[in-house]
Amino acid sequence: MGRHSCCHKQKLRRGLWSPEEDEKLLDHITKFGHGCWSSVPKLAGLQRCGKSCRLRWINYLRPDLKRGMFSEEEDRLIVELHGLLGNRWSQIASRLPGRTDNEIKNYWNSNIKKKMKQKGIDPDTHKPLKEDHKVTAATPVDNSNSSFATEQGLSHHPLGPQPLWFELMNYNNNNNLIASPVVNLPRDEACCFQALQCLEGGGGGGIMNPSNSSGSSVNSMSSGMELQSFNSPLMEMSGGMLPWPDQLLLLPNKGAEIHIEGEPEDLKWSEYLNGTIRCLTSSQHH
DNA sequence: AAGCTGGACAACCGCACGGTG
DNA sequence: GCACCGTGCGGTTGTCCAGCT
Repeated sequence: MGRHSCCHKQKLRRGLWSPEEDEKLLDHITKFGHGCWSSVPKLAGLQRCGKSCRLRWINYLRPDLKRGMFSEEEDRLIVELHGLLGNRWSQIASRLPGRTDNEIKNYWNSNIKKKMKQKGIDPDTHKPLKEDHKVTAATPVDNSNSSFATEQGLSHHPLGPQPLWFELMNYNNNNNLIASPVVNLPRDEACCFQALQCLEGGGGGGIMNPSNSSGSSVNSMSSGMELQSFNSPLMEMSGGMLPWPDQLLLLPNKGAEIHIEGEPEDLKWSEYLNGTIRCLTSSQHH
């Protein structure tokens, strides 16, 4: 395929946008909306292609954009979501209000990738890089600022390397879980609450109804973990009233630790969750 | 001061996909 | 079914700028 048709035409400006062009585009979209992007340049009096206008609006002019540095929380979320979704930047961006896919992609390539490599983690696979990057169990571990699955965590686990979510978890020196990956939850309320109770260390609680328009909700937990639940078709179908999501992301509050205890025979995770999530029992834990 | 380098960010390009006639 | 068009996505390239030599 050749160039996009809208870029074929001559006399179209390219490169960086001037403040005057920004003003024209902003003014036009504020007044009339963007409608059909291919007609925007003409209507707004711009010598640009529609595609360029769309990109400029989405990545720079949109009023709901959050500018500036990424917070630690956003940092952590990007890593967790990338572990789950890969390079699906638009999907990752949809979980971070005010951030664009382009922004996250750039941040990933210029910043997070580097950080992960320094930690000995392959940013593509989220797994340890090489043998010589391993840190032995005897090495003191500082997880105070960690958002990545670590070789320390794996070597600490008494059962050795574990599949699926075990591999992505963070543990400190005492084998206490400090972060988890996104966890797929069952489409059944009772099972969902059992899952939550397990993840909370046997305590009560649950997932709150969605608290914002993006379809995600956050529930601070007594354990020091924060639950972030994601859109589910069920929620969307019910207008956001159903209390359980498809996926659950456990994020540790700053400096918090969590113990997970419970008896697998009561919960039968493999039956509920097709092996996607496993219960860390007291015996495995110590 | 001039040139070089690397990081951060903006913008472009090619492609895939869905809608429409 | 096919061609065309518009849109969105992800990879890549371009641009700017600060820091260094």
